[in-house]
Amino acid sequence: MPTVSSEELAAAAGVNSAKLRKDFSYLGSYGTRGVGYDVEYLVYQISRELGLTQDWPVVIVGIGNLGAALAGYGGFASRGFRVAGLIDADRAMTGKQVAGLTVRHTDELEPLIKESGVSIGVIATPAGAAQAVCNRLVEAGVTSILNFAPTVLNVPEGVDVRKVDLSIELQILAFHEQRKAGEEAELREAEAADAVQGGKPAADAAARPTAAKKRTGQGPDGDVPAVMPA
Amino acid sequence: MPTVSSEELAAAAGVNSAKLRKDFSYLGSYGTRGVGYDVEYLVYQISRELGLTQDWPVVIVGIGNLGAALAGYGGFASRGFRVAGLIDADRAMTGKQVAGLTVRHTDELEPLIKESGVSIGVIATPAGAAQAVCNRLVEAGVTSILNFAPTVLNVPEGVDVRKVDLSIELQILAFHEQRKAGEEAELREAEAADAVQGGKPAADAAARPTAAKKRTGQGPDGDVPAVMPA
DNA sequence: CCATCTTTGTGCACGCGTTCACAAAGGCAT
DNA sequence: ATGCCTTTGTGAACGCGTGCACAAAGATGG
Repeated sequence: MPTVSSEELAAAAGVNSAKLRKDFSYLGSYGTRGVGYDVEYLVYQISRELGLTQDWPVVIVGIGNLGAALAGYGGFASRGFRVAGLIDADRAMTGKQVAGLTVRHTDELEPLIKESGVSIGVIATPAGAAQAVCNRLVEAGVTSILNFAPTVLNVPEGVDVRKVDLSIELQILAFHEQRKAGEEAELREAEAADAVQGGKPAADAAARPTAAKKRTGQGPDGDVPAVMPA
Repeated sequence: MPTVSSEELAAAAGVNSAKLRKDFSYLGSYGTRGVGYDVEYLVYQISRELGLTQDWPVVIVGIGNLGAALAGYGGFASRGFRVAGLIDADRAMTGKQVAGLTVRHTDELEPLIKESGVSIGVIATPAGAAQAVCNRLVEAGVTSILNFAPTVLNVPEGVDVRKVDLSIELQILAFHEQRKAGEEAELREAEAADAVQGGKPAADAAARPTAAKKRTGQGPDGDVPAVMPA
């Protein structure tokens, strides 16, 4: 398949084709009218725009379970990331092999960063150590930090930080789970009510999943969550 | 501090106070005019709405580095998540202690889910095993899945899946990093150009970080990324 | 008990992103 | 070469979320 139309791509991605074309137009990927986009050229353009064609040396600090998992994560290499070094404060870890690399002691952090030209650092330390590590990374010239420690990091202007909280995703699932349970309960309620007053039960109840509930002052406790844009 | 105003909270969170009030109004948390919101009551209401007051038993499948890291993650307990069990397909892992729990074999997946009333499953297996695990989880009654494996999972209607790709966050950092580098280069370019034609250099150049570049047909390759809403 | 002050809750307007719809453009068959 | 068909690129309209601004409500002090 040498070319694709925006329509095909949009269908595959589950988005609107116009939006897709407009997005492509931002990066100037000229398609051919009447034909579509040249797949190979398109892939290359997007890869370049996203920085996938560049080599990004990365340093991972804190080689516990999470650090080790990250070091061995397959998805990095294919996206242009190269683990330039693993750093841990624990002397017992130093020298060990993890994912084919030797763990080095914190003392070697700065030289490692400078030698390898690292501009992205990953923090997988306990919360207590994160800020100190962060400071050292920034001081050594790192300008982007991916933080897995459950702390908010303070950084100077010009440094990007992204925080990954593994429990937030679970949180979101739980929220929807609760919502599901709540709606079912509400639906049963509504059915019961409809049955009493002889309304059309199932179809009607299913048709208004978020409608009900208008802030009845009573029952502030055990009731179902109010309607809220998720 | 028994109460807070929306203004204080908004400042702390770095958002607009009106938006914050409007958001609160969705869940019906009535504040008191002239005073603010009762902190304790507010915390309780938000916790309840988010499902933090409920107990969410969770099963983790695939106890490699990542699975182990998740099992030991401190942030779970405080948010109402309880690791009900650890499952691994490798007989060599079975019976081992990880984060205070005994790893159980895949055979025990279904009984575990049913006994503990698990409705949320976490997949931390290699990509190849993920879909099979997913199917078994769904079959056993799990309705929410957090997927760390680098695969897209197919699930029936009514089951929520969230995919966590650890490299995507790095990707985003790299993208901005590239952008930074590009802008600096562009800025230097602009300064040079201004110097030649005697314009006011620094202030002007800094004032239009995204303005330049208007799709000059030439130089499709080595040039700086086009302007694009991040 | 009334006046004043603070802070909430919300109608309204603005702005941005998405979607629609269509003219322009290129391919392809006749 | 000409006309038709397909698909792009984009101007315009729509919808939604955010921010502004103010009236209503409660507290507080005289």
